[in-house]
Amino acid sequence: MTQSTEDLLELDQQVCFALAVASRNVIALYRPILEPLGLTHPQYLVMLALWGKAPLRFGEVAELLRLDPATLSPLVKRLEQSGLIERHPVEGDERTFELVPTESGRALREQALGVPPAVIEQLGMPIDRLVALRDELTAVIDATDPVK
Amino acid sequence: MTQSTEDLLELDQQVCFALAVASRNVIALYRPILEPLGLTHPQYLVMLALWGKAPLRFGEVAELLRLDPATLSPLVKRLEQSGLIERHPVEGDERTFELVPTESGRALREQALGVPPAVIEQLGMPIDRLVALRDELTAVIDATDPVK
DNA sequence: ACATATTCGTTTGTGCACAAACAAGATAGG
DNA sequence: CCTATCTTGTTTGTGCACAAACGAATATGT
Repeated sequence: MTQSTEDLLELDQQVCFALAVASRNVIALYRPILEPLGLTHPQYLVMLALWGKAPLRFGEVAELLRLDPATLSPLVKRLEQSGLIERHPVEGDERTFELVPTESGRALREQALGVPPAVIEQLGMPIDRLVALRDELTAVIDATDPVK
Repeated sequence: MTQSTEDLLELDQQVCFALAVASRNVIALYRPILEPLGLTHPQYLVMLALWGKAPLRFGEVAELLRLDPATLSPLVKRLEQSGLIERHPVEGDERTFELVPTESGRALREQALGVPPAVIEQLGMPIDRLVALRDELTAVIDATDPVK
């Protein structure tokens, strides 16, 4: 099946625009659900990482979440200020530090358990659609990841 | 095939995170390509809209690109300041205005023709993958679009 | 040991996303 | 009319994304 150059250009526009809109829309879906927890979506991702495994170094969190250190730095500061995490020195390297949830940070996990089901319900998409989407997104990320 | 609740929750995380990362990565792909044109990606989308059909009212552009007026307002101001577009009054409604590319805005279109092929090439993904992705993204947008 | 280079996080500046409050023009009801 | 309501874009404030410059600590090479 032959495909004209115009088709490709058109498709390209649609894919990139659709990607941006879908991303914003889904994050907007999280917003009212995360609001009672006092978290933004990026902050929620950091807490998820630390609930899964702590301590993590600053740089490890940045790499896991594909966040620029310049973005993560003030974000961490806000989570500290909210009393959800704290930083501890790393033995033998004064440049970096480890992050761990505080007591109230760990307590917040209980509330956070309700987040994913709420999002899934709001999305209302069949599971196979989500699986297909994840696979395509993974391909895009592999094709574009600046990390190698 | 049975699917546990944990799987669903896990999948949710993966989809939303992958969506955010893929969106940022693809926009980052555009960045060096758009840089010679002096455009950011959202600005490029506005120019695309106006190259396709002008004049367009402020509100029409906002709706087309799914941009909040509060986001579009300063963005338009920057495009005016770059001399790429200008606003014209609308007969019979003093609240709004129309946007049209200036002469140099129209001239920029020639350079912009090279953008999509460059992006496609950098992406290096087979077309059927892109088609599948677009279809899945469309489903997500339909499921989440706040505009009904 | 010491100079050089690299790693690591922070700071500053610009632009985008979004909520909330706002202001001015248009519309509808009485 | 003329007042209340709705539309439309702007402004302000917060947070995120990213580039560039920076400073401090560590690693490397000789």
